[in-house]
Amino acid sequence: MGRAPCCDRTKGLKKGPWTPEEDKLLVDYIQTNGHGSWRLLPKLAGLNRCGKSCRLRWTNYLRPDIMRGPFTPEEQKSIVQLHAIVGNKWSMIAAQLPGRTDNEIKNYWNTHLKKQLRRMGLDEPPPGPAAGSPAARHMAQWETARLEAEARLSLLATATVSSSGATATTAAATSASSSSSTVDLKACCAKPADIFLRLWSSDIGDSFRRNRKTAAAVPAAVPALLPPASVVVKRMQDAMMIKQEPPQALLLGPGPGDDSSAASNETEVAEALEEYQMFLDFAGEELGLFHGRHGGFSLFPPLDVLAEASLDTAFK
DNA sequence: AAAAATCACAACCGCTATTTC
DNA sequence: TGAAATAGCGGTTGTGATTTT
Repeated sequence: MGRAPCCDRTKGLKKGPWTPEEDKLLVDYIQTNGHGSWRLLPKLAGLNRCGKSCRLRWTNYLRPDIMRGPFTPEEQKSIVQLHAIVGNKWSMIAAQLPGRTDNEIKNYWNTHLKKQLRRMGLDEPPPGPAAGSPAARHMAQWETARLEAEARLSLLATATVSSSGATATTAAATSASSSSSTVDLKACCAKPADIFLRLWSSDIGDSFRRNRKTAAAVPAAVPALLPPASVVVKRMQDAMMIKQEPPQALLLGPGPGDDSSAASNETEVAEALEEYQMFLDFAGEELGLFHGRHGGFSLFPPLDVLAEASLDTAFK
């Protein structure tokens, strides 16, 4: 057998806008007793409302940590970026904007941002426009927003494992939601590498490789033949997961105990790491990414961390 | 000045996953 | 173990405010 019904629809419970008196009853009761069971709350608080209605009123409007007022440009940008990758997952977006509710963000999107983007021709990523066309620029803007949003989400995800020694993180960790404890570690750690691979495969990656071959500033020690992106990506993944789950093997380089080719592989690792850092610097300048309001963080692991992890794994 | 149109947002509806009995 | 309640979520609606005609 189940439980008794939450709301008895035959009792003529009140619907519609809440009065200030009702709000006060609800706030006073919750501040004194907590909400406990939403089913019982209306009766205990003296409200002629359904428990669900009380819960929604509290979570969407009366909660003390809700920040009312107009959305800041930063918040608007965040919403657009996050929506570009998660779609109408308002609760996920709200989790990145402290003090804002999913309902508020949803309303703001539907009444403001969607229209703004539509006016700009950005309501949907344009399909396959010609290079250099306005549509192509729009597409690039979308891709840039998407990458930055993915970076933020990845940062939050990796923040959940930082206490175990994985990737260092920043103030973004403070906004990680309580539900993050259920995040899959492998998925979290793989994400920055995925973004790296996409960057590497994008126009920015092409531009980087072109410039690398011609720029006078390129150190002579860097090989003309770049290491495959997969190598760098794999080393990133390994470096970030090393303390959670020691990698079984690297794609390149010897296994533990294989000393015969250690020196040459050490050189390869060093070259890959150097390439990695140069590319991140290049992409960061191109996109102006990864240095947002979270405070100058870098999504990707610092070179020394990466090097230590890769070399430790390969040669110890 | 009044009616119509539009905007903004709180609240409700209905669905789903989870929890409880 | 299954039925039903609960909580959370996204979509939609209702309504008051504002702007336009």
